[in-house]
Amino acid sequence: MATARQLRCYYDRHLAELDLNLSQASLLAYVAEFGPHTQTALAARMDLGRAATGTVIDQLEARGLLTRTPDPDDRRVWRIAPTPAATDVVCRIAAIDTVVRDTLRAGINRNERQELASVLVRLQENMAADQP
Amino acid sequence: MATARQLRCYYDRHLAELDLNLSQASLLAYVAEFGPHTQTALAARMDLGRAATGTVIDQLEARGLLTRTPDPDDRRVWRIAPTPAATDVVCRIAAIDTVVRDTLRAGINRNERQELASVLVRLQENMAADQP
DNA sequence: CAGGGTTCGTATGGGCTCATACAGTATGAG
DNA sequence: CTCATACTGTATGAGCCCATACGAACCCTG
Repeated sequence: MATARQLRCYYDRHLAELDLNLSQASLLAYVAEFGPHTQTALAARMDLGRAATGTVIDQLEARGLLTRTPDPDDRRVWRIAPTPAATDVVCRIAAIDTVVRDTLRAGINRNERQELASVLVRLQENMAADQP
Repeated sequence: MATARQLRCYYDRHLAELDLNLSQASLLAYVAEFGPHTQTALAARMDLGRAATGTVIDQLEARGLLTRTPDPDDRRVWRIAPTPAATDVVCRIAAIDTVVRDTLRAGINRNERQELASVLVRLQENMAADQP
């Protein structure tokens, strides 16, 4: 958990030059890569509550990086899409992500990374299996 | 990071029967095991800011589990010590911790756990080495 | 003794997230 | 069609944490 906290701070620090935090950057990058989604879909994808997702979208929309467009088929729903202004930011996010990942990978080989992921998944499964 | 979040929630859920969260339980258990400390020392040990540590101690003190005693040698400092009432709670915390750890360890052998810890430490080192 | 610099605990304001409750909308059974 | 149910996004209140700033107390140097 300490490592996770450091990780979040580390990403946040590197993203600070874009005035974004990790949640904002992740959501923006996801929308830019996979196209328009509803807020609920994004919330599920980002492991975030719907309310928190709405807040993140508010912030990105206020900065002109995202647009809310009414869904033609469902009037409850917004379709969240990136603006043209977002493409540059998304590129810079990707660049930062690449650098950060490379830094983190130092001294850790592919096999160890896979094993790490595997163990973490098993931990999650153990927790999920215990209390539904 | 998702695993860490789940872990915190998982511990919190198990500690809910004691009306404690993970920070409170950790701090209380630490003080109970290693005796009186200053708030700053506890903050460093718990990976928590001094202000947050003060809040946690406030809560535990209000429930009669901890006492603040003036330090005879340094009038700025409180000495944080467990009360007699805390011993029972500490035992129950330890019991919960044992159960949780056992649950989590299912399907993960000793070697894998050590490897996990090793990789996480290396990740932390990589982050620490990058930006002092 | 000063005097400045440091450290302690606390107060304050802010950020991020959640849980809950709500109004508007969609959907399916009758 | 009608109504109950489910779902969407939002508002609100709460919890937990941080960063900063502050007064009080300490320590070191001269």
